[in-house]
Amino acid sequence: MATETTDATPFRYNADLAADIESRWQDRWEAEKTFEAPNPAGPLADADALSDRNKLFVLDMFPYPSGVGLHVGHPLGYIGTDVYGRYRRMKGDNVLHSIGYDAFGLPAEQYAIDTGTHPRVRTEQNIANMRRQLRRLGLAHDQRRSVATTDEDYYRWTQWIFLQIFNAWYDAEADKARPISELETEFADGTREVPGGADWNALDGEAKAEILADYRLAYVHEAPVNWCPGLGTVVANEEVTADGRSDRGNYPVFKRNMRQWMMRITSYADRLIDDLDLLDWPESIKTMQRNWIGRSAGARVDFASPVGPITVFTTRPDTLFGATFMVLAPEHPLVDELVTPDQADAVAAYRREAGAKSDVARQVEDRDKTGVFTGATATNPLNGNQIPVWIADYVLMGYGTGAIMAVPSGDQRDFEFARQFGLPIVATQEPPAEWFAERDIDPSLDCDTWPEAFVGEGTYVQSSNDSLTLDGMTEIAEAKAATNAWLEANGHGEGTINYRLRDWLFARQRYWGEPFPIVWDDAGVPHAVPEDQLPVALPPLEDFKPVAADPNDAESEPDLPLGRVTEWANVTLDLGDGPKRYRRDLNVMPQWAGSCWYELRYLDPTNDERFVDRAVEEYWMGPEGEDHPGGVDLYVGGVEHAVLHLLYARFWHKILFDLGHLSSKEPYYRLFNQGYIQAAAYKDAREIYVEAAEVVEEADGSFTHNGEPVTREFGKMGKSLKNAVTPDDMYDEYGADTLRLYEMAMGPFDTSRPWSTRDIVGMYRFLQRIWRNLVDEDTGELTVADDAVANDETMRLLHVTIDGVAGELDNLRFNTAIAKLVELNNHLTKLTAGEGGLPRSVAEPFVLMLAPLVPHLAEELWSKLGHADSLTYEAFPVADPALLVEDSIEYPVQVNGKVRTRITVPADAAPDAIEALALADERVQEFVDGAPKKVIVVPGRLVNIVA
RNA sequence: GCCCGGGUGGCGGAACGGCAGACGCGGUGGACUCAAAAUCCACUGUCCGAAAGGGCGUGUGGGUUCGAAUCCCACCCCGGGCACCA
Repeated sequence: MATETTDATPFRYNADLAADIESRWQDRWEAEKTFEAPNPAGPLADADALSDRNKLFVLDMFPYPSGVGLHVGHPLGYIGTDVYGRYRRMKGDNVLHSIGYDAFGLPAEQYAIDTGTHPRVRTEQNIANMRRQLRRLGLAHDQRRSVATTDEDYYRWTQWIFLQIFNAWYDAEADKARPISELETEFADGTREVPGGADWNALDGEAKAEILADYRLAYVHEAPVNWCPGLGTVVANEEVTADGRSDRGNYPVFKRNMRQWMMRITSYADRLIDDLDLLDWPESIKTMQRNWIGRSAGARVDFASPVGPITVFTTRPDTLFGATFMVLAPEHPLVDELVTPDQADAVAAYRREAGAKSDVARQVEDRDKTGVFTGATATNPLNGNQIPVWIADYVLMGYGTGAIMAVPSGDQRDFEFARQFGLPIVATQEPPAEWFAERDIDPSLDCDTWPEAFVGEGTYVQSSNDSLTLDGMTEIAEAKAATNAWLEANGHGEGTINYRLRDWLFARQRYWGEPFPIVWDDAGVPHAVPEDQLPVALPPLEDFKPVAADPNDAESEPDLPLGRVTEWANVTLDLGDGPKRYRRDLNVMPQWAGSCWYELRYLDPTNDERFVDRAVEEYWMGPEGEDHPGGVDLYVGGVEHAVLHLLYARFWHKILFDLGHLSSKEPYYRLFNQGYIQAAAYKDAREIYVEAAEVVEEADGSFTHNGEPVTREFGKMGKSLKNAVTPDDMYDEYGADTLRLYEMAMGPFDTSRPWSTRDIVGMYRFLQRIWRNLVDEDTGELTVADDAVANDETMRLLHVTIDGVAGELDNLRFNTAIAKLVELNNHLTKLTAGEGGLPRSVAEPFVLMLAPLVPHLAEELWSKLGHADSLTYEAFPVADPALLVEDSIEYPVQVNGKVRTRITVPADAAPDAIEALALADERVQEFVDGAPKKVIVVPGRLVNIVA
């Protein structure tokens, strides 16, 4: 280990010297405010410093200050953004880079409960500890801009934004959010009809409030929600896993109706999908968001029934002639009216059964279709057929209208259901011959012979009535359009678009979150707390714990911790009509609230007039050109936030944009997902994890722990797998620069890879060799020769390296940038081995190229080279194009695609000359008998001779 | 089941359709040393060969091309997302 070696050389670059250099430079950067980025206006303004520099906003997904501290997997992204930010500073940009803390929410609260300390205290300790750990990495952050979501000065504005949303509605015609006051004006002056046809001015406050609630983008609604007794709170759809458990804590989650705060994110579904096209994001993340929103075009169709129309949504209106039955979700509100007396018992029993089944059970059971006939029939609007109406749990109340038309010939689920219950199956499309051939059956329109439904393009058959004929059509789009037109013309439905996305459940029944800036009056009408009374501070509360409910008790009731602070919960306010008593809303916001806008607060962290100054926002995030909606220039974080945070933040940003508070349509222009650092974990014979650090690799490649054989697997680094490696250990053994460099060198920035403490020594040696090439290890004196002239080969390699490294850093390819620097250094090592010092003309650009990656070491060398100032704003070296071209080029010569020899040719040789030289070569002659069939000369690349 | 990624030495990984394996780890040999560590130098895909050199090699099988890790088709395996979404 580095710290244990007894170095005879007192100035060798080792962990102790690195620690000394690193802490000195960290102190100096802090004292000199090196990384403070000037704003165009406000308290952080500095017009001179702004002049003629491009701005660059680099952002990391900010961390939860969790308290267990960092392991080496955490800072990977932060190091990457730091390297990029430092590089771009040297390229002349005004770089904004900072980091804040996402400190509200369940994890922080849960941790506080586990350790028995108040979340406020715990959170502050954790933030302090994380700041220390991150500072030790030498990240070039503007500390003035670091905010925590739990700061009152911060959540004051989170509450303000909430009120903006509460006091806004979505104008579908204008396709944007507008202030609710404008809607009231339109109702009052009659430009917009009041739903229900009432005279707005004649309505009382309560009635008005009720109508407005249907428009507000934040509203309280009785709806099926995900109740999680184990966490004592409801959670959002996005926070429920596929097997019906909570994302956090893995407790069972139950669907049940509750009155809850919702956000009307569905109003933005189209724009959230469409604007993805403007963003420079990984295609996979865009796809995940598109799928999550789940836009599908189709039609709404009304089926007449004895109790009125039953409306269904279908993506295949073109198959409507083949609808032979209908299926409603068991919870569908029309079921009670539809059911006939003789079927009442069966239907009631089925509904009971379906209701008792948790989501988990519904999914775990295999997919055998179940269902029961209601006894009622409905009318297929196209052919007038009476078709039976069933209920079945494969139809979900939460999607579409909770009812479907079943076309068993064209939908596999309907097909299975029809087979199960002997319902008719009628073909509306004739499958192509291959379809039958692949299934080894004779072509037939008799669906009884089909093994499954046919989904695809086929010729329409049996699809005509008096006024609509699809027969003979071959394209789905054409048939859909024709059907939709007919439905609309005949008043049976219309083309429509349906979304999988539901409104966002926005309240949590916990303590550690932003209180809602809402009070309730006696009539049950919510009122906004006036802006000048923000923040609504979270009251101190000793007993903040949620009441521990039985995690499996679906019927348990939420217990609101804020309700325990009675003197806080009940307030007297004057909202314009004299002082009155109100009851505060006792919910808190979900953790996502704070992370929906934090990047904006970095821009203007001390502003107490606005959440962000408009000019400041426009400078850092304004749109740039036609297809560039503005936003953060580079946003780096884990792929796990693909749909949650990234969707919610886009939604809030768009509302604020619509209301005129922002110039940018989108918060994050370019998104990059860094990979994860994984680590080997080891289990013993009892399947229990053992300390990975204590495992020994045996000569035969097997692994043992205390002599006992163990098995290896790879997983996320952390406590539970007992495989965490802390940055602190790496600082002690190698220093921060080595850790930074190793993390960047391990592999491409966007792929996950296993940590290997054994390999880190390679980068440590690299830094030692750099040091030795520039500094005398015995005296600590610089060995650089001021007037020495580098040979041609060295100058050429230097400039090729400059060119290469810049290109790699531009594209966040840190691993290959490092490889090029190692190559250069290996060459310099050979150079210095013979004669004396490295020429200054080589040493200086080399040190500058190293600076983004290993800033402490580079600063130290730069200073030894005689420069008084930090190199942070030194220009990154620029390659001399003249030195990038060689005088002569070595061409590999292939015969029939195999390299047989090499020839050296002047760089400016003509293809004919190269061909002649190649053919004249002795080795080539051995393989080529007589005249070659063909010769390919690729200038600058190679020669291939086809014999 | 559907939709995305990805399979290259002992390991992490490089390769605008143009010399496969850059760079690092590990390994082997050498120099220095009384010795060791550290450092420096050389070698290190695999098979045949004393060497020169040659054969084979990027998950599998086909194809396009003068030339394929790279492009196309089919399949296998691994990772991730979604999943009775009408």
